[in-house]
Amino acid sequence: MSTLFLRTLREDPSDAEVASHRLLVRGGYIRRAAPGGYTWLPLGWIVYRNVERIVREEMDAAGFQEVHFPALLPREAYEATNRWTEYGDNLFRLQDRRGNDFLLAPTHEEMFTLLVKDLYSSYKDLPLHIYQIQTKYRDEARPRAGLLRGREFVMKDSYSFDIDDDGLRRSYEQHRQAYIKTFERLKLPFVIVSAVSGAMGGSASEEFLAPIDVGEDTFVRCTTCDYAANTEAVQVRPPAAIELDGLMPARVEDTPDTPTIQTLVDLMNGRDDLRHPARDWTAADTLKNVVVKLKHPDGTFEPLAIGVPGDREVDLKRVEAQLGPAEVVAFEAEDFAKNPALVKGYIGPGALGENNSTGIRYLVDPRVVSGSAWITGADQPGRHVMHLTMGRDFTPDGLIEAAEIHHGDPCPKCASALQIARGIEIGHIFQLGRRYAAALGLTVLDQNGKSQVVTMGSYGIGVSRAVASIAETVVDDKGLCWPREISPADVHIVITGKPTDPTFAASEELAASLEAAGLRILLDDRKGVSPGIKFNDAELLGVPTIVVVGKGLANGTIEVKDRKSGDRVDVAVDEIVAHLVEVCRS
RNA sequence: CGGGGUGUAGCGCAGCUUGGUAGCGUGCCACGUUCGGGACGUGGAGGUCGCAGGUUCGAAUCCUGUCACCCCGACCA
Repeated sequence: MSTLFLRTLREDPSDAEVASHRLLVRGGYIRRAAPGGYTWLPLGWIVYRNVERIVREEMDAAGFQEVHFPALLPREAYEATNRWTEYGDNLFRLQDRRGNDFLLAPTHEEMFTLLVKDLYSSYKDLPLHIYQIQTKYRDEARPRAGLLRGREFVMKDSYSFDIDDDGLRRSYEQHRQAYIKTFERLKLPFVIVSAVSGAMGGSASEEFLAPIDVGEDTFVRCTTCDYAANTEAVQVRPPAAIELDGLMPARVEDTPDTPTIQTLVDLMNGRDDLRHPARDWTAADTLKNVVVKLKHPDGTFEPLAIGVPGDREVDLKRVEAQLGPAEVVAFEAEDFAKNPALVKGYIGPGALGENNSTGIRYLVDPRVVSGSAWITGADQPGRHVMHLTMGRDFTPDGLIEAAEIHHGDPCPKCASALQIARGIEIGHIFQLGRRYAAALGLTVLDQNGKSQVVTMGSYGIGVSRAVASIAETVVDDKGLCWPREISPADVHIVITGKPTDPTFAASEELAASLEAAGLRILLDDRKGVSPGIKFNDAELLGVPTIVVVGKGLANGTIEVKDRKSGDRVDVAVDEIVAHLVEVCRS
């Protein structure tokens, strides 16, 4: 370490909030170089390459073949799939000296598809699995949390090519298994959740989430069965439809000063003419209607109304996940001004839907089933309508999973309670289907000599993000604690005593012997650095085994300390090499 | 996109209200002492005060713009 390009920091960097970011910077693993861009320092680069190596080995072991594309790509290919537009502001665009458009690739579906089209034309060549480990660029609105969300990051992306749907399912399953092995080897805890496909398109997709609170994804897990899903992808269980015969007729009531659900419920429970015959009204008896605007990739706006039970908020991420690539933006005062039929605070189904006065598309939560009756806005200030019944008094234009998911909501599969947690997306696997192959004309001849569009899968692992995710899972109050296969070294040797003490010579000899035995050594041979600093740095850096050569040497012993447990043992000098080899192997 | 906060030496910060030779701690360099849990003494190096304009005899400080970072919010009927 006396010559290692490393400087640890005594204090936390002020711009780092999350543990991995703080400790990777403090430990001299990374330095911020640009908004959302980080430089890897020697120890960090060793860690990074260890993670990359594991990913590569697992991909190779699964029989996938590695290729490598440029990150700088011409606009053309992305035009064919419309992603030049759909990717929106997140795409880094640039021009060459002649004014031709280029982009820094956020992912490489198009290029892989074109490459296969270039070389293959027969079903006999399929299935094919190819991958690359590449730097990706996404112009994130808000890079954050160090390596967890950068604008430049490394992703392993694979693509599978099959002649038919069964083949795609097999390829998908192969990747899924390879990912399970990869994350197990990386010692990253993960949950596989159902997901939505977003800008990537395609049908089935699952995410690998590391369950960590600083993660940006929210997912649900069933407390009883194996159901798990990103909240964006949860499909609620709708109640059974109710017979329309004999239901109360709708009636409009004056409900002055009830701009919110709570004031409305309170007013109705407090008035004899409005009270529920058997119980109190609750927010869940109301239907609230939220108006938003969809911003389409071509820049046009479309108003959209969403109806959800009044005890739930609209979860914009869920809405966006289903309506992508359109973005959801706020419906503003000027939009209300343009639509006088929308009475803020008292919007009801009467004004909504394509057959009604505003013509605004109206989608409702699946809980709004035929025959369900609601208290909702009457489209006049200070008035609400009760017993407004779905399928009799109003008909929306469709359903949407828009309501936020609550802790304890019923599992769609088994109806037990769901629990909500946060996670970091470390992998995502998609059955893309034929979207890209069709757009780019990737076809092969089948057994009958007929041209068939190839079906594809795409599969990603965030390699640089995995480094940060692993760091997140191994921190304690002293610093990091790497899994051995990822650690920058197997053994961190701390020398105490004066530079002239025998501890120095003995340590160098020990380091040489251990290296000869195949172990990776980090030797803290800094002179004139006090022992306290060396101990603290060793704990900060997080090499799994710390060896202290010091006082004990006079009695023929060397201390071996396990970074994670803190357990220490004194080992005789003549047994130390064998002991450490044993420790590092197990 | 909106609101708030911050930007001064590698790192953590003060100075700004009330304009007048840029400071503290830590880290770094030299020498000496110390040497198992962030030692001590003496002497030193290191900063276009985020950037660009403006006001002024004079700007880290006042004004305008801009960039970056951190936090919160984004529809609440």
